[in-house]
Amino acid sequence: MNADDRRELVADAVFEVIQGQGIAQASLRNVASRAGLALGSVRHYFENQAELMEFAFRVNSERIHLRALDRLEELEQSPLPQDGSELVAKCVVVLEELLPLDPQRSAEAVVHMEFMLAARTGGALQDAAQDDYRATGAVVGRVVLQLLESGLMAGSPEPVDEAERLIAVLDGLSVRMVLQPGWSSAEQGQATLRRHLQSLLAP
Amino acid sequence: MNADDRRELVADAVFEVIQGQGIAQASLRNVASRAGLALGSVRHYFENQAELMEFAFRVNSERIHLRALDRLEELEQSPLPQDGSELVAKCVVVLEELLPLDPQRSAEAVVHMEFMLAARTGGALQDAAQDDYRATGAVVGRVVLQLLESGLMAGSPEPVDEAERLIAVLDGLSVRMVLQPGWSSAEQGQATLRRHLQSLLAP
DNA sequence: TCTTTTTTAGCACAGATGTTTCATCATTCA
DNA sequence: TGAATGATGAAACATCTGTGCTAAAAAAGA
Repeated sequence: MNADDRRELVADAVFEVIQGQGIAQASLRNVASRAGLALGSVRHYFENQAELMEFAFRVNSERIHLRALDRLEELEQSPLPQDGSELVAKCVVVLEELLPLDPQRSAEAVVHMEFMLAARTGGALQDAAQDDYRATGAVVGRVVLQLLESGLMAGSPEPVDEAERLIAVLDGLSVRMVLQPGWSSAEQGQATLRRHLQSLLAP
Repeated sequence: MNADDRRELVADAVFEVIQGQGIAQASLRNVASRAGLALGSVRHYFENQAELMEFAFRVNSERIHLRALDRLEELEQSPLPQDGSELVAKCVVVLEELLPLDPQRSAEAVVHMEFMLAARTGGALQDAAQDDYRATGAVVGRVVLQLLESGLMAGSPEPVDEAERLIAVLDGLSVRMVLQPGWSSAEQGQATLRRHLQSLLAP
């Protein structure tokens, strides 16, 4: 087995520990135990804990954004529908990759939030957080651009401002769906996102 | 000095440690040191760390929501403006209490996020998180109700759905303003909130 | 086969944490 | 004044953490 694959395997163990017990419990010993490895083995692939955490952070971010980028290219390379509802539906497909709509994406969202919060005070994680922000901004920005180019967008809104608001909606929905799944179901989240996009289009 | 005041003083030390070093560093010793007390003193007011954390969580939540509720009652007891912009301005005054627009509210928002995330896996904090959700929902719900009663609200939206979307906007803005203050300034956050409320009203 | 490199495993140390226990000082009240 | 209660301080314990170090085991290459 490749060494890089081994590192991703350890990162997966990090995700499982974080999802189940929070990032505070993601110690080298707990991660190693979860991965079925010895402490020495994990330390053989990662110089120290900071390196492991930053690596896991970047792996998680990339998984989310690569999936969204795939959907985005499908959107950009297909003809823009002139019907509002169809356009919304196509944009929703992209943005839904950023929402915790199933167990897998929910786990990713939890890990993402824990890392983002940890990056606020944790030095090495801050660079990774910056990259994550840029990636999210790029995806959402390009979706807004598609809406704009369709000519269906309402009024004369500043695209940057609408992207900002859309990112806020996405982040807020993620937070609520992750922290209060009982109050904010997947269906509710989807519906709210769709309604928001619909409200951006002219009546 | 009263015993309850002493407990709030310790809670303030908890907030300072969380804001500066994250909740992971909010140990009894760090908190005691920050409060200028001995470890034994802190333990004299709180049976164990879990009790201290839950107490601090509730104090933080109440400070935020009590402030917002004060503004809310001012709104509800004043005549509803028939002008859209004035109505938006009055609602913004209430909801801005939930956004990290100055250092004090920013600190509260950081602490709030850290506790909410910790409550996901931490048993004793979950009840406090539930109460926090209810309180936020009540404030936002009553603001939406005011918008509805003004008769200026656009279309025939389900109030509950719009409240859900508004909460998402507020949560998302808080997250971004706290974690990336360089990219999301206080002015931007205010503007985004105002723009969102404006979009809820008929054209 | 022997040799080299990779991987796994284990021990030990220093530091931090929650908690228990006990002792000292201060304040209040009778 | 004396006693009782509140508050503070410190020592010790068991546990967990990251990390340094060493050595065995396994795999790969010559």
